[in-house]
Parts: sequence; C-alpha cells; structure tokens
Amino acid sequence: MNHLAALKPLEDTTIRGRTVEQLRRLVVTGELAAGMRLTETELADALGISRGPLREAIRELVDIGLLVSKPYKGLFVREITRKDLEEIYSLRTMLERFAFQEAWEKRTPEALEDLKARNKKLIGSIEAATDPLGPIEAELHLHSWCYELSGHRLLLQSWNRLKPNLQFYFAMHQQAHERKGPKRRSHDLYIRLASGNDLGAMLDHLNDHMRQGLETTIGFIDCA
Amino acid sequence: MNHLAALKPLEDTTIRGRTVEQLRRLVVTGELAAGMRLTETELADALGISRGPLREAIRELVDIGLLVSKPYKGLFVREITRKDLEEIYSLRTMLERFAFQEAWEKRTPEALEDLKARNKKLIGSIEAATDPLGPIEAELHLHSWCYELSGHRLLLQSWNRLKPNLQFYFAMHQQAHERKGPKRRSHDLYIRLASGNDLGAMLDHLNDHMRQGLETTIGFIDCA
DNA sequence: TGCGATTTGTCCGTATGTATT
DNA sequence: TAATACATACGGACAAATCGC
Repeated sequence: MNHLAALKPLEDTTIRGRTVEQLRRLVVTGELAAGMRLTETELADALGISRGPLREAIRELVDIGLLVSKPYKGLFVREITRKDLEEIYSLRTMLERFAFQEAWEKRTPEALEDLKARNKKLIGSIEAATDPLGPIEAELHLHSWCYELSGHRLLLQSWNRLKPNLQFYFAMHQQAHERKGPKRRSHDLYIRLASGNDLGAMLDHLNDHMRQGLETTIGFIDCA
Repeated sequence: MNHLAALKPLEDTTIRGRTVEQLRRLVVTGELAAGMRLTETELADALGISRGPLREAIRELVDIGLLVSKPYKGLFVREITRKDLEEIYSLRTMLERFAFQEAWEKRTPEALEDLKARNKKLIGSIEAATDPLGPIEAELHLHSWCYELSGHRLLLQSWNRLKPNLQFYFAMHQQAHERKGPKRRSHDLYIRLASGNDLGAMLDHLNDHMRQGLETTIGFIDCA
C-alpha cells in the first residue's frame, strides 16, 4: 500500500465520476454561464462520451444544485438569487458552528498545524495571483478543516454539498467585479480563535465572519 | 387552470421520477432488507423498466443515502450503524432548532391550526393501527411543519434528504421490535411549546425531544 | 389553431472492464 | 489461471413532449 494513496482522492474509475468532476468544474469556474441552457447531445459530444453516463452525472449535479432540470424542457446552469445566497449563508453558519462544537475537543497540535498550513496556503495563493480561482478553493479548503476534524460524516457530506454552490457564486461574483477574492489577513482572527480556548468566542466570530462574507459579496444580484 | 393542481404534488411524468419514489418506498418500508444486494437487471426486470432510467433513479437514492454503490462491485441497501444514527439525530436537532428560529415570527393562527391538525392526524393514525408505517409517516409530517413554515428552501431540502434515512431506520426498528411506533401523547409538549411564546423553551425541548427519540430507538444496532 | 423541428426520455443490443469463483 | 457474473459504457433507434412558425 503506497502511503501516497491517501493523499490523492483516488482518481475515479468510472466515466460518470470523472464527468461529475468535469462538469462541476466547468460550472463553478463560470465557463458554463449561469442560466445557460445545455443540450445533452452537445454536451456528450463535447465531452466525448455517450448520453448514458452523462445523464447519470447530470442527476448528481442536479441534486447538488448546480444544474436545474425541467423534464422535457431542458437542462440549465443554476442561477442564484439574493434569497438563495442568504439561505446558503445562514445554513452554512449553522453547519459551521455545529462543526466547531463537535470538533472542539478533538483539536490536537497536529490538527492546529494543519489549520495554519491551510491558511498559509490561502495567503500564498492570494499573493501568487496566478489562478484567480485559486484563493477561492484555498479558502473553502481552510473552512473544510472543522468539518473534517469533527468526524461527523453526515455533517461533512452536507458541507460538501453546500460547497460547490458557494464556489459557484464566488467565481460568478469575482468575474462580474473583476476583483481579487479574499483578503490576505481575512482569516487571522478565525485562526486565532480556532486555536484558542474560548469556544463561545469562536461561535460568535462565526456569526460575524459569515455575515461579513455575505455582505461583502451580495452586491450585484437581482432581488428575487 | 384547476385550483386543485397545487394540492397534489403533480404525479411524476417521467419513469425516473416514479422509480425514485417506488424505490424509496421499498427501502424505507423494509421490503428491501438492509444490506441486501440489488442487481440492476433484476430490478429493471421487476419494475418493468429499462436500465437507463433505473440507473438515473439509483443515483438519486445513492445521494440521499438509502442505497450504497460500489463501482463495479454492486449496489446495496444501506445499513445503519449506531454512529450513523447518532449523526442523523444530532444533525437533525441542529436543523430543527434552526427551523424553529426561522419560523418563529411567521407563525400565524392558520399555521398553528395546521400544526394541531398534523398532531391530530398522528394520533388518529396511532389509534387506527391499520398500517404500521402510518404513524411514522405522520410523525415525520408533523415535524416537517417547522421546515415548511420557515420558508427556507435550502433548509427544507436538507430535511427532505434526511427524512428518508429516519423513516428507514424507524421501519427497521419497528420490524425488529414488533412494537408500535410513537406514543399517542408524545408530542403534546412539543405542540404546546410550538404554539407558545417562549422560543428558548422550545429550543431546549427540541434537545430533549431528540435525545429521547434517539435513546428509545437505539437499542438493537451493532456498534460500529 | 395546427404542423414540423428540436430535444428529452426511453429502450434495446452489444461490447468492455472489473471482481469473484 | 480460466471462467463466470455483473457493472459499466456505447450507439442506434423510437416515442413523447415542448416550442416556434
């Protein structure tokens, strides 16, 4: 057993699995514009696969919420309204507060090192400024820390379902504003509190952190 | 436009949609035993459909968590460990507390009547004692009230994803114990607090209610 | 109001890859 | 190792529903 095997998520062996990843990437990066209609035959053709596994992959993305399927009418890239975004953030706040409560007693020196490393990677990604989508991914990876540490598989699964929607909105927002993503020091307090001994302060900060995140990114959406 | 159209959830027009419901029912009622292996060709044959839409329906049930798919190995009905159940209950507690917070200010006299009606239906279903699975469905329908009232679509969706897993476990538990489901007056306090003016008391009660539910139903599972 | 074009939904036959015996 | 069973995937076909003219 190669000890590196645990690091790479074990490349999908099925076309369906790879297609899910491929489509997810195309949507969250904005290469497939929000609201755009997708036709199966075109997609299958472009991806070089047949309609069977493609339709299965589509089902998964519809479940996550990145695609919207209306029977016999068509398949569309999701659009995000202001209310959608508020729902995403409020649910996310609940989940992350819960994750910290579950993870709090499980914090080890190694885990905290891991957290700092993720922040360092985020900062590095911001400073490098090569891939404009890098910081987004790095920030979400930073936030994944508490969910992973909690050991709560159902909670982690919920987060993983929510994550692509956030990623999708961030990329959309960034394109529209032609602006850099997260600021370099935006998570300093987050890290400090997560490493400290005051769970209540951490939970309070999460409310602030999330509200702030919502307010700074909610600008340009049509009210629904 | 018929004004009744909004009442019935509009029977699924696609085989996939109907198959999802059919399979969900077969699983949560225990007609497909936990851990049982399913072969696609048999299933397609038994349901009288082809493998295409069946495989798509399977994807949805795998996402919900009722089925487990191991690539190239097979498809199985999920099994529930003690840890799974604890996770389901702890997440559910979070979601329902959040739902009540969101729904609290939206309670109208009509909404509270609706809640009481759901409880009455639950009691009636228990006393009728015809379909042993009726009370389970009625109880879940009662608990759905706060999610629907909250107007939080993403939250409702999360609940709807969690619900089949609870339903599945309840039916399994009931079969194993040959016992009736919920007691007649189990939700009296729940209803009274939900109709009252002390949100804090309601939230506290949810913790109790859920912990109690977990403890009374956790008996017979293998520790994992 | 129909009619035709397009697309989704569905089915079937077949081939290939994987796991298990 | 060979053989079997089954999941996965492909391609072609047709039916059903929608939309534009």
